[in-house]
Amino acid sequence: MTIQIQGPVRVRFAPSPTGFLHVGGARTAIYNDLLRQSVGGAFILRIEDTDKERSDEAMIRQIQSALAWIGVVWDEGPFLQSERLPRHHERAEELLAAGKAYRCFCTPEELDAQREEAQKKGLAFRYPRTCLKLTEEEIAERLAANRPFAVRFRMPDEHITFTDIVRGDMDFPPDALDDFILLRSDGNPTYHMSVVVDDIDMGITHVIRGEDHLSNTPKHVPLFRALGGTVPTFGHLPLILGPDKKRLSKRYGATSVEEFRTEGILPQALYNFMALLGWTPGNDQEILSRDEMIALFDVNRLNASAAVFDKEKLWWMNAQYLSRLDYEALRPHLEPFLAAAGLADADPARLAAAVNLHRSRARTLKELVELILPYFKDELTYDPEASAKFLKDQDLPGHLEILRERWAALPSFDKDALDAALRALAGERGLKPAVLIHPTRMALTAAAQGPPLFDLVEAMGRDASLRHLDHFLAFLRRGAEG
RNA sequence: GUCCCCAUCGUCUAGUGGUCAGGACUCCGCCCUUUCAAGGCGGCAACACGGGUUCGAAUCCCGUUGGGGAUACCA
Repeated sequence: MTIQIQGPVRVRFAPSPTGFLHVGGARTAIYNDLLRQSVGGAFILRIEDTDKERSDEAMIRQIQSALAWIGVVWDEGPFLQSERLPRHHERAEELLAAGKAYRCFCTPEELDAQREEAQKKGLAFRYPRTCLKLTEEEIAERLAANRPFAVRFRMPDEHITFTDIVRGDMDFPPDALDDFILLRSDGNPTYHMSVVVDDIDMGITHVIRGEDHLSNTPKHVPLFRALGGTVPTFGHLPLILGPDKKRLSKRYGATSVEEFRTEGILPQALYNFMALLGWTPGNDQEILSRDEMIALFDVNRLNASAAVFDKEKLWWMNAQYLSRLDYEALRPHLEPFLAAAGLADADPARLAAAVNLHRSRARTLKELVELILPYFKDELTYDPEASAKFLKDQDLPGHLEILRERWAALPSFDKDALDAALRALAGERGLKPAVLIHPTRMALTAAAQGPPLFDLVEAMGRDASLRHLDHFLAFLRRGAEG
């Protein structure tokens, strides 16, 4: 089965604002974005906030900001579903008037009892259409008595079939569906009523959503028809699983876009990673820009099986972006992390030098900022354990003292001059350069490993480098005394 | 319970009847190198199981098992 999608399409992403944007939702949004961008059309953002108790104004802004951050672009909206309630109600009344829906006076208690009964017998519960059998008089009677009622959709007695973009041909027999509720007894539309009405009114042509909606679809298809709408093409994406192969949950760490953002993941990396969790461009490319993905996107390559969210691979991918991005492109993403570390006013040139030297050594923006801290700190804290072998070397303070003086006297503090001076000193003293290089790195960064030393010293600059050397010398001498 | 969906290395995946089952992450070596990364090279590692169909099945069909979803006057 090969599906050919002709643009322009009208797709939508319709999250409910019950929390931060989940990575599963982000991925759904990304596929909608890719489809919209690749064939043309419009991406509509609709907030399904009809469940007022679970909706929150701040979350709506949060979701928009998360979407914008990962680079998903919407053309229309956000529309609030709650503002369209009168419309949903109106359309339900039409169905009622047309005999495509009917009033149901059964109480929730009665229904629960029946459901339990069916369960016991090992059968699927189907509403037995008790109220469909009511006569005009009986209905009038109940209405007059002010009995509360819900409005049920009258399911057609036929197989419901549709072709799912990711799963192929679907066929649901009539006895699998029942007359679901359109309007609650308080007059509010249910989710099913609202989505279908909105999708029709917004002219949605393709519905790409989570697999949890697959079994809702046979309800929606006849409802689209009853309302005189065109049935959109559906595509149901598998869920994202945690390492335990269960639905991704908090217990394995971050699950929301916002959390990855604060961890120091780049939006480009997250977009790229999520897009590849369930879709492949067909070649062996792993790192793709949004534009490349748009060019290569094909719904036929959407995977039908659930994928485990592999944090390790996301981290790897982020590291790729960290080292590949132009400094200018990287810089804005670094900003909040710099601010948090008190480096908002760091000298731009030194900052750029430090970042460029360390970016291939960090996996997240957070780690990267950690690595460049020594360039801007007055004093470092040396770990006696990590410096143990330097503390043992009795001659080292003497060597470093001379090195410090020679470096201080250098007319130009550049890597070649620094390199030459250190090697000359090592030669004079019959030492391998490494004997001086490693303690010096420790002195400047308080770390046992890092970038090539002379690049590091040049980037750090004369002031900070000499200052750190002085402090390290003091630390060594103190250690030797104690 | 019932209905639906899914099933290739530990993980993400390529593969649409004939491949040494390919790539990526992870892990392990080697190279590069003042160290650590990055990079390069190489290695370990998979078709869930059982029946068919076929000259030939990872690929098609049926079961089993496993996982997931849905079973609401939630969305």
